Amino acid sequence: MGQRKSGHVTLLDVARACGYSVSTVSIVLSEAPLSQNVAASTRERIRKMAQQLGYHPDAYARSLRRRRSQTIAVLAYDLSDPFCIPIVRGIQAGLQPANYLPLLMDTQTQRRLFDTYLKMILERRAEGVIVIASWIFEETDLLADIEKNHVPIVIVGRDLTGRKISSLFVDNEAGGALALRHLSELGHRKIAVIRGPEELFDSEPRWAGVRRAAEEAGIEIDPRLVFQLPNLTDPTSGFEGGLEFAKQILATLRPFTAVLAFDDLTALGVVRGLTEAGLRVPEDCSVVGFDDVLPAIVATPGITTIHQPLREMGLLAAQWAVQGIDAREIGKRNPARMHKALPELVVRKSTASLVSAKNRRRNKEQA
Amino acid sequence: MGQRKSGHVTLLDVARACGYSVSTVSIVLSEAPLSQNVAASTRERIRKMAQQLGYHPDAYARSLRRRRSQTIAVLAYDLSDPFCIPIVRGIQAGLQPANYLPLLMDTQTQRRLFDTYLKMILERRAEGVIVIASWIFEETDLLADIEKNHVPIVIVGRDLTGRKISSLFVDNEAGGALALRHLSELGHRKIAVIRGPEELFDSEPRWAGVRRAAEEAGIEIDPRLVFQLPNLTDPTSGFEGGLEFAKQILATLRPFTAVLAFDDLTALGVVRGLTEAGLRVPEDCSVVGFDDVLPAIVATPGITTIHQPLREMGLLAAQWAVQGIDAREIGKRNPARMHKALPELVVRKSTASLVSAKNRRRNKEQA
DNA sequence: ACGATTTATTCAAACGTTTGAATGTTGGTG
DNA sequence: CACCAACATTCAAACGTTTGAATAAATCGT
Repeated sequence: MGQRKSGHVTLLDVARACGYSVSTVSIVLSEAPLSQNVAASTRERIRKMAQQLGYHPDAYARSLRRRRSQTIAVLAYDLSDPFCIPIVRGIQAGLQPANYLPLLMDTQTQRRLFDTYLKMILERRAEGVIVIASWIFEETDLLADIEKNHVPIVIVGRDLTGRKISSLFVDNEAGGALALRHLSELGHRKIAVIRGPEELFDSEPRWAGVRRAAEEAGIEIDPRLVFQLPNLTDPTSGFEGGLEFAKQILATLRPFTAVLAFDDLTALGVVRGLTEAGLRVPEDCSVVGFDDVLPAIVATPGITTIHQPLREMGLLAAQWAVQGIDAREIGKRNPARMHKALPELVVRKSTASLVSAKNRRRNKEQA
Repeated sequence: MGQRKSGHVTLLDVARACGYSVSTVSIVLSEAPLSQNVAASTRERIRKMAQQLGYHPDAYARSLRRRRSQTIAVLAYDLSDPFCIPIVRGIQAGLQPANYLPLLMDTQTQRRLFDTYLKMILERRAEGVIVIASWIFEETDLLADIEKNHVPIVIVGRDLTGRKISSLFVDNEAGGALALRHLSELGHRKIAVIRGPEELFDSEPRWAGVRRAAEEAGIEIDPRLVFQLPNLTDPTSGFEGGLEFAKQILATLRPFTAVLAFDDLTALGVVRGLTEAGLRVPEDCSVVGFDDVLPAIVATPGITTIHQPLREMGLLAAQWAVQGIDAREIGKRNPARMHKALPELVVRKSTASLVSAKNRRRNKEQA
């Protein structure tokens, strides 16, 4: 007895053990509306027996019959990027109360894996898909297959409302402006800027924000102090890029008192490069990042940066996905939505006022 | 036509569309052994039609019938701990070729979530479970339910071979010894040690290794220089702990030239604390960490640390899990295995030779 | 020309649930 | 006492696959 061939206890096992039919047992254990009509004593007995036998409903059988998988796929471009984690956390928080299981998939920025997972999403009948964006999606409309099945899609980190996909992303323009304004308020005027890789959608608006704020502050950005990050392969390549930048710009002997880096990892690379050249942050040069990820927080000096409300974005994304499913369920149209999140300046120790910086001599010697 | 009620194309749709029976279509598309007997022209036709209709086999129906979910649950104690990521990556790499889908679950160090996920593992009929350990498992044998169903379990980060569970973990004793030996070889003798939280299994052996190496090197560890990290709640609490430590020990005015921290985040906290007190790392004080996580790599100075081969451990864990499933399939016993991974010293810039340290005066002034 | 083998395809049952409809009990009402 | 409702439980079909067994047709050896 006990152990059936499948190795799992089924409704039939429970039914036999307590002398009721499979139907009754199912009705009781799944708390179907009909269970109101089942005698309290019966319910009790069935529940106890199920517990005792260690019954757990088979999600596959259930999903097959109910035609609901209670699953939402979360497609992250790279889990090793600390950027992804708070978003994932937010998504989890949003899915939990609605009782959906997040099917967390890490494409590792590999196109091959992306395709594999896309297939799995279809096969596993995910009811919704949340995509944490990356350049992988640039060229392609890989998601078309999924849309065809009327599965709601939400993308975070990029604006795809143009393609009628609900999108959440930070206001990069505002963020870039915040960063520059902070530096200008500290008195910096010779500001070097590291622009993001071309394939990243954040790069352009961020740069636009920087330019706008510079203009507003009456600061002219010397094009010879503007660098461009190469297309990145993994999250740490931002660090390499920042390091490389520092070496190159110091070699030109061109004077500057602050660096506005594309993201936190880049900023950390810059700090490393400057430090190795004997400069101090922030005394000799201020550095500001973007994103507010863990490494920027625990580094010394802590990196002044532009915080993105990632967790909140993830939470909202999850809620949208659930609402999208609900809407479809009752046959309602669910138009693409958009949320542009407000970035916030977080001041730490990697930036300092130009006038109060104790030692500007060093920088001058270099220049 | 086309769109059936479930909203997904089924075998029946394909069968009707090309005039064969469901069986034939199934045999062809699932590449069953019988498909050899199917005329090449038929195969061709069916495949084309399936492609055209956008058919994707329903994983639920398939799993139900085959009694295989092709799924392995990965239970991580906290995805926001950079420690977890390389392990997860390794697991993914190990599962990919065997064609299992990792069901990635993040308990966020919450007991409640842990229970929820455990239930889901059972319901979703995961064929194996890989646990990335934490103190959550301390008290309990929550996994008993899973073992009861003869689902192979592998745990990484802790030795549970005593409970007949396959385990992979780093040789903490050796790692602790490596760290201390490094410092002693640099000439340090007054070494402060930050021990891990009591609830963490790594803490004790690591400390034992430190003591052994100290003895071998003829160094006496001043008990007044030994601190104990409180039980942590989230990954960043290590950082707070290190910071707190630095403040406290500097207040005692007791002299020391190096700090051996429990892990990298703690080390980063120490660096912050020392720096804020006006000390320089490594000139005034060396700091060594443990784990070799991203923040330690990109900080400046880079943290000298003990590297754990996390990716390799994850890979092996995945392979063990798959082998465990295979063994069960053919009715073979699968005894618990154990792998103690070798840690490696990674020298960066947070440690320096005592004699070459340019400026010991500062430290003396403090002491 | 006939049974035996090979080749090509289909039948039908099963996997473990859920659920609309049906059945069998009560007890109460006209 | 026949009829109806409310209550308690069960039947049986369905969800979309897979697969051992069955069927049908063609090929072959004798």
